[in-house]
Amino acid sequence: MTKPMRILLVDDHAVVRAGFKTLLENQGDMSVIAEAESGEAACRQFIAHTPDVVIMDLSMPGVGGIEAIRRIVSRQSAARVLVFSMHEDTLFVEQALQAGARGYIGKSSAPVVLVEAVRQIASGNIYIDPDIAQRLAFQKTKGTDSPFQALTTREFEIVCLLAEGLSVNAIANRLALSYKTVANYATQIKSKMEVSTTSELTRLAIRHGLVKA
Amino acid sequence: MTKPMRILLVDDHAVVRAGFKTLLENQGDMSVIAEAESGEAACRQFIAHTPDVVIMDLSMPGVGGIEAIRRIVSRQSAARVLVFSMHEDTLFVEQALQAGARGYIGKSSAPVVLVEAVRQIASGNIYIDPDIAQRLAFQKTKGTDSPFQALTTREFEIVCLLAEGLSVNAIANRLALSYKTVANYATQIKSKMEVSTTSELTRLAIRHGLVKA
DNA sequence: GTCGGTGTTGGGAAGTTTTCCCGCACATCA
DNA sequence: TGATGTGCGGGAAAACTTCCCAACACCGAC
Repeated sequence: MTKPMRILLVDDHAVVRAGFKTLLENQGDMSVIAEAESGEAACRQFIAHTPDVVIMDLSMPGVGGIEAIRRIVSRQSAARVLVFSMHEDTLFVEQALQAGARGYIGKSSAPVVLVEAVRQIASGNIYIDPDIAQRLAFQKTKGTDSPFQALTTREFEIVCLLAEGLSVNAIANRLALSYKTVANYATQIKSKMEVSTTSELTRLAIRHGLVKA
Repeated sequence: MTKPMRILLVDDHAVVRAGFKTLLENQGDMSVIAEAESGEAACRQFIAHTPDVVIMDLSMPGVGGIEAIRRIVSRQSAARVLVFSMHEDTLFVEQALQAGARGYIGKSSAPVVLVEAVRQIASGNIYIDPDIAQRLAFQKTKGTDSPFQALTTREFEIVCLLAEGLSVNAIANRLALSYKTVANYATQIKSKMEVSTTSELTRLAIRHGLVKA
């Protein structure tokens, strides 16, 4: 028997970590050698142990998972990070991959997919949940960092005000535009951002720092 | 050896379910006899198996966890439901307990707490994560001022979905309510929260931890 | 037991917003 | 000198919001 894969498990969920650990170690050739429950701790543990694979949750307190990946990869560009995330939003997938993750699986992935992903990534490959990869490829026309970069100046201005909670009418008033114009912009923005409600747009804007919550 | 506890596991995360199942069955006296990944499925499985304990995630697609608890408890008031939730916000705890849950543990609970909680609830007790219970008690004494506390159960449920970015129509569909009902709730909620746009409502919900950005 | 309060569910009607499609102006750029 | 992108907004239909009302269930109070 070859020596087992050495895994660093990062998730702020203590119970989830315990479950994963049991699941992985039942495979026989995988060993969780360290755990962390924050991005900062993940970096420290990575440096201390240089694991074969890092399994990382994205949504964590403090510096999030994305930033943790970025730090780890910048220190050791060969690092193999597999993201296991609650959100299957392609925005997160893009961000994670751009930060240097080698794999991404989501909440609805089958358990066997986790194990498979770990194996693939351990052997140097990239593994993205097939469903997610498909959606990503489908709505991938051109790679921009922030989806808001695709907006024109006026659109950007309006999306900020919308996300601040202003009504279309209030915006029209403030910008001295016809409400029709603003309404049309709002529609166009949602279309570009691939969301259907103002609420989604607001959350997107908050995630990208256009406005604060 | 007495016969093992029969557990129904409800979570939309296939991987998390697998981890929990392994963890629980390693205890020796616990057996996961059924799983479900939606509120509707949870109800069906409950009726089919009448498990000793239900372990339920709150945030699920379809009719959410709260509604699932309500349905299960209304059918079988002795049902023993343990909530395992991502949100540790006391608002969710209150809502879950009000819906009929017998226990609540959160994301940062120690693994041993899950097992302990299952045991306590199986023997008819109520178990709330000590940390959470303490915060809950503390908040109770000094009367908190979260504006969302003024909402009824249904209103709370709907405001969460609205803030998640669902349209009124999608919510009506998910909760099997008339479009009109949800629209009326939405209006009433905005009035109670003293906001005029869905965007403001979303930000308020994010600030208070009902949903994440 | 009856009463009133509250929560849940939804219809009707009127008003507002959103969406889709279109046109015009104006600048830039090839 | 057109082609293109951006800003602006009208028209009409669809969708949504709002306000007002009503029915029903449930629960605690008298």
